[in-house]
Amino acid sequence: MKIEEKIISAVSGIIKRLTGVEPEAGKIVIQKTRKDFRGDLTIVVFPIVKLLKRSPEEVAETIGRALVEEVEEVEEFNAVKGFLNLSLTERYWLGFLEENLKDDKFGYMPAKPNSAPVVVEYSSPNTNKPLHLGHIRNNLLGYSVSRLLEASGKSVKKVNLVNDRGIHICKSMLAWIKYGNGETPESSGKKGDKLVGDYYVRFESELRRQVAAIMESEGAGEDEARKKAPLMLEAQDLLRKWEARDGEVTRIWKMMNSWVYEGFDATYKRLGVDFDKIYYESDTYLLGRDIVLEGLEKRVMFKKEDNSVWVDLSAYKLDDKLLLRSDGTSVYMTQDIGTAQLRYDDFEPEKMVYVVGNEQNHHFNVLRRVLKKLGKPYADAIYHLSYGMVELPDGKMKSREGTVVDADDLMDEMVTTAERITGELGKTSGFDNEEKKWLYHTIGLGALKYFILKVDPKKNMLFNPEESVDFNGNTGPFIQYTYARICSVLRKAGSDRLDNAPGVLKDVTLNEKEKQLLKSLYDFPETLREAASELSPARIANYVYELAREFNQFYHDCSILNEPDTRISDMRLCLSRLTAVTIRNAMALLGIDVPERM
RNA sequence: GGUUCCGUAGCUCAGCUGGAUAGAGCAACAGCCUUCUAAGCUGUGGGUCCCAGGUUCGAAUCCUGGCGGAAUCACCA
Repeated sequence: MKIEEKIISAVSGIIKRLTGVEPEAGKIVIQKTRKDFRGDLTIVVFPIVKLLKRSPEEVAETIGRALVEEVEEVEEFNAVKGFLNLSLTERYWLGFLEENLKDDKFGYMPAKPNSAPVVVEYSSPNTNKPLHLGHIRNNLLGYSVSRLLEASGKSVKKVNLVNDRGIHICKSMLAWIKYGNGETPESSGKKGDKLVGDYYVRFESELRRQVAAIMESEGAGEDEARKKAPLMLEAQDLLRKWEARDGEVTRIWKMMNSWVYEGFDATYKRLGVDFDKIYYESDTYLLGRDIVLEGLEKRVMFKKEDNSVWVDLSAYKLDDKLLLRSDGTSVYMTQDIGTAQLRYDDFEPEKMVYVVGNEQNHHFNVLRRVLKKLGKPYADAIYHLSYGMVELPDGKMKSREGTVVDADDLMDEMVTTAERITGELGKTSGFDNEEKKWLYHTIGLGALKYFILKVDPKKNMLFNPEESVDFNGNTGPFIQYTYARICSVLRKAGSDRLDNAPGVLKDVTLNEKEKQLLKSLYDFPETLREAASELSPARIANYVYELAREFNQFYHDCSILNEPDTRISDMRLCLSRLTAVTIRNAMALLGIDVPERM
């Protein structure tokens, strides 16, 4: 039993003894003692003052005295106003340190066997454009949330849903056919996703030219001109051919998609994310259509005169939603219905997490309602992890204005910055080229990941390029640096000494800094539990930053290896070691590596 | 207009299911390397927690109403 629970139940017993009534659950509030007061845990007595019919001071005094008597871990208490501060024994704290010292997975819960998995969908790119900063937030969140769930004992399936069909794909195909002269990634040396993206841009610019010409010559409006533009008509024609499985069109589609996937894979690999299964919209939209038609038969959906199929959501104060166009083709929602079904069939998950931007809140509301109306058992298992947009100092990213921050370019810049700063500090003597390369990558990506993940997912965030390459203060490299520092000390101590060090923990005392650090370490498992239940990597990021700060203060104030009293020195080694493990484990939850030297 | 989310120091962000005097980083200024990695540590200044009511012993946190910002309400995805 955790000490907090033990104390709560003891307090509950004390109150029952005094009043004859057991206090209701939740009445007894226990929390960490604020740093400026003496003590480790604090019981807020206000909620129970009424039960005892005495002043807060008297209640605190009475309960405090009884707790010292009854709970062996409680050593002493002090009461300030309505707050009962309890100090736990040194033995308790040192016991905690000793128990967890050998645990490489400190903080992680063991996997629960045979439990239904959680499916986490993230990334979900379109195959006509390279990945950008917005995708980076998505990928980092999805990956980290998966790690978080795994570390809390769940089995997790990471899935990616690739949007590989539709008119936008046809646009880049068409441009390539018309203007490409057979260009390939090999012939041009371009990354596959970039090459295809270039043709999408080319399509748009050619189209704009045609639209302008039509508006000029016919005096048409822009919308009308777009519909009439030959390129647009050709693209639609291509889409029809694709849906009819035209041989040549399918061949080009497959070829261009394979280029894109090669490019994406390179980006994913560098970003350090991966998937257990990849779904393709081209495989799921037909299933979605079948489900909708089935719903039509069951009269859950209805058909309009023009043959389009809709669902009535007025009961939920939502507008009617189109599910099949009048020509029988599918829309995004239809496809997502199919994907949800497929995913359920594949994994029978307890929960399906969708990491998708908050611009699609409405979409997921509707999806859940539609599935519910269809009587799908997994409707309530759907959870939309809705995250905010990434904005730049001068506003939003707009592809038209060329303000989109490309994922590959951004990673390049972070790594280059890491190399520059590392070079300035001159700490890589003895590193070979391979090690240097790994270090720059680790620091650069660490900075980027931490910068993005430390912000509460649901909030919009500002990506300031200048701040993102600052490696001081509340940053990934600061935490990595703290880890490297500890490793340096542990290396100097040597493994023999580390193995024997825990032997002293029975008879040493802790100073304030040591105890503060130990208490921070104690918080990790609980923080992880909360972060997992809230699906919030930010909780971990903020925790590990706090821990690193705590360690640096300790490191500054307390000499570890130069401490003359070897028992104290050994105890500090133990503290340092558990801190290193905790930093490493916490950072791993964010998908961030930690270097042993930097 | 309807719905949802956000509003905390000059800037970027924390603040856990309501709890003690609201915290970090950046930026500014002042200190600390002959001693375990100074990507560090310490100090100073900086706040009507958007506003107004309400609930409560207690509200940045919960409720209501404003104000400001964002997203969304497509036979786009």
